[in-house]
Amino acid sequence: MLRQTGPVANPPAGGCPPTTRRPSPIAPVPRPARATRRPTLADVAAAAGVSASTASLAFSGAGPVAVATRERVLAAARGLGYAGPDPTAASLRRGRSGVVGVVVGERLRDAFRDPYVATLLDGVVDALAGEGLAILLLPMTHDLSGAPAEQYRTAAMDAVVFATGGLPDDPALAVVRDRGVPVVSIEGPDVPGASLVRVDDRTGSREAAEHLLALGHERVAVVTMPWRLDGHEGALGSRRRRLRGFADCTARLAGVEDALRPVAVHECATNAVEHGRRAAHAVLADPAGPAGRGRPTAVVAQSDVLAAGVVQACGELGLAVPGDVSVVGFDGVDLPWLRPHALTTLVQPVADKARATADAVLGRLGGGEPTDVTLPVHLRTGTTTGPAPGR
Amino acid sequence: MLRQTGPVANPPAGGCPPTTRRPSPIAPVPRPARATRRPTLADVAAAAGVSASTASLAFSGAGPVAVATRERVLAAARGLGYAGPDPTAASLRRGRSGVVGVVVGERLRDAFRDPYVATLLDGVVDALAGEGLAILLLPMTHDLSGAPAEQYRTAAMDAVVFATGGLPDDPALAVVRDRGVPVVSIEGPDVPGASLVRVDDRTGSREAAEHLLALGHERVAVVTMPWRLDGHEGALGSRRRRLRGFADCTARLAGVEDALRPVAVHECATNAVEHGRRAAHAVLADPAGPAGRGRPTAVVAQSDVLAAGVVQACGELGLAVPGDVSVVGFDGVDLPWLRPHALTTLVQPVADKARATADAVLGRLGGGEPTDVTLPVHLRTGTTTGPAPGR
DNA sequence: TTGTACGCGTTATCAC
DNA sequence: GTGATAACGCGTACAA
Repeated sequence: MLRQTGPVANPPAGGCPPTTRRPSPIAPVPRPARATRRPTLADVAAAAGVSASTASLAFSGAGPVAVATRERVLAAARGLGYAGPDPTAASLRRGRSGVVGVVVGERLRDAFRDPYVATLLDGVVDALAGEGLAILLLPMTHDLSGAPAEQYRTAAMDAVVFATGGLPDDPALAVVRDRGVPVVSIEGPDVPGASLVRVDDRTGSREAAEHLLALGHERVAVVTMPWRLDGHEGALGSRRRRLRGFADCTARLAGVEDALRPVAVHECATNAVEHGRRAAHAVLADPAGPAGRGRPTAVVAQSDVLAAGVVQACGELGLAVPGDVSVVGFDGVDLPWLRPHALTTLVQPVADKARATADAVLGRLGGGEPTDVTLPVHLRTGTTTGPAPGR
Repeated sequence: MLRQTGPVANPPAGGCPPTTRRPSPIAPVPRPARATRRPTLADVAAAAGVSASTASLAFSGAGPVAVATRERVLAAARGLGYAGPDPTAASLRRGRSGVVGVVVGERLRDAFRDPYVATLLDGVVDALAGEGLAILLLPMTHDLSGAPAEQYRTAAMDAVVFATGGLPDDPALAVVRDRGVPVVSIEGPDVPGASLVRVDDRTGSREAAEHLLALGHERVAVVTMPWRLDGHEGALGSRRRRLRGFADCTARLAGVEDALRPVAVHECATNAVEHGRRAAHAVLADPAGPAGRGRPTAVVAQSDVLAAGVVQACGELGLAVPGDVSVVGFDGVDLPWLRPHALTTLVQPVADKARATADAVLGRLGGGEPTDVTLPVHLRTGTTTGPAPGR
């Protein structure tokens, strides 16, 4: 691969694929000859015949400058090809980078494909961008020795947001906290000193379970999001449940169990349609049911994405939804391709969640104490739940 | 919304929602009392009884340091709660921020939901992270006066990648180039001085069209991705085509027209399933066809996401795929929920594209000239294309 | 192997 | 409204 097939406009010499050994990209940049170095604010000031401080004010607008002076400075800048103050130097001086790190699930590929994540991230980015803050994307990682983890240590960040949950024992979290960087987490990790934004997962899930009970369902299976980040897939046993899981996953399961006793709890390795589908096959394929006490008549999935996979699997298994199996999701995202089905689901206020996250970040940046916000969810009844068979 | 409903572990005072007026988050951080300020490398050096330069070497490993000395330094650091060199100061000194800006389509929400984009981004992030480079997410924007656009001017970046295409006349592009920041673009903008990574859109699309011709199709409609970023939707007329469009969009259309003359060219406002669906309704609903010369028997969509929407619409219109209408996509992403259909599509080597992008970035960072790479695509025949009706 | 000296480019503070 | 000065915290020639 990487064949050059098309027209090559620029000198391809040394292009991709790269030569054997290249210097590290963050190696120091060679000191350029005096003649070619980029102009600095001091150069501009000199050219405009003002002091560096005045030139600085002309750009930042942080103090009074005569209009004529400012014009002169800007003109000088244009003349020298000066594109504005150096961000790094400004950051050093101000003590702020203007950057917020956002941690998202290990494989971006999977994380982004969840409309909930995409929408949430969109909202967070939007809100923070509106405040002049840029977003640094931090892939979640176990392995603190790898190069990617280096960023947790060495990237300039004013705050870090754990956007898709995190475990209290995440080593990356420790690194960030040791640096003294404020942490805001969405649905976890719930640790002292971190601001927390979440929805009422437990109550919502209980309502979903009660909805099914009211419809006469007695055999309910739960399909969960990943409990931890280790790729485990299959029945979620008590041994594993004793390990601390992701907060949302844990709370949603607890909510269901507040109302009923599931006949099966199946964990997915990833929050993806395909895994929901596989989970449903595991739980619904056998007419005798996973526990030998009959096939579940309802499935509570911990996300809409997983629920969609369950609905799809039902089609493949020849099970009618909701005639044979009722399906409930969580998130309330739009899944246009699920038509004509409309998922019964717990709608979270994603936009509010994003806004609350941005506010939490701004609060910490402003010197405020960590905050803790819980937003409500509500059950939206769609077409995927109905009376239990035979009722 | 934003009601505090759950338990509030931390002092909620002044939390979210925020009080009326907060200071800008990138305002200078108040000078802390001498006693509480975070320790610096100099402090650590003093505590360890070595010079600052030695302490620096102990952390960076950029020079020889006696093991015992290093231990002493690290111990002193631990004792002082020093978490490592300040990233901003290090960046200033090195002249490199270790950050690469990545520009993605205007609404992240939509962009991320395209599996092609998610996979591409995943690959780019992965490859760059492996080189110690972090990713700054830059939402594409028209409006250079808004706060989000400020980032193009003021964020510290060693390079910028336009990941989802860009227009040569994008003002944000101009800002970045004026700063002297190297640009790498994927499928455009194709401008002098920028490295370009793309696939052979035109040839691929021609092959798709030829595939349909070979199957006997005579009335072929094209459903395009957005031509420009202005939310336009509907027939892509010649007036609009005279405006410069996104490179991939333009090339894919040209490729089809190299082989045949479409009976309709319908532009979508966004590269989303829902818009593909709407486009298909517009083009296929009328049995007389959009041009009055009969309903198209095939649709070439410029992305798999759009193609999926077309397939869905066919179901809604009671048209069999491929019995009544054949559908071709572009990208070769997996769309598990499209089962039992398997899209006929042009498969792009997304992973190679990501790798090539990372290489292009590294090349520029290493002082290399801009490069230009074109990767091949290949037609993968699925179950959504078949002989034209009546053949 | 370690220390000295300097500069990276900017901005806050204060005096004028 | 403008200018001088002093950091911001660190990396790196170079000398010792």
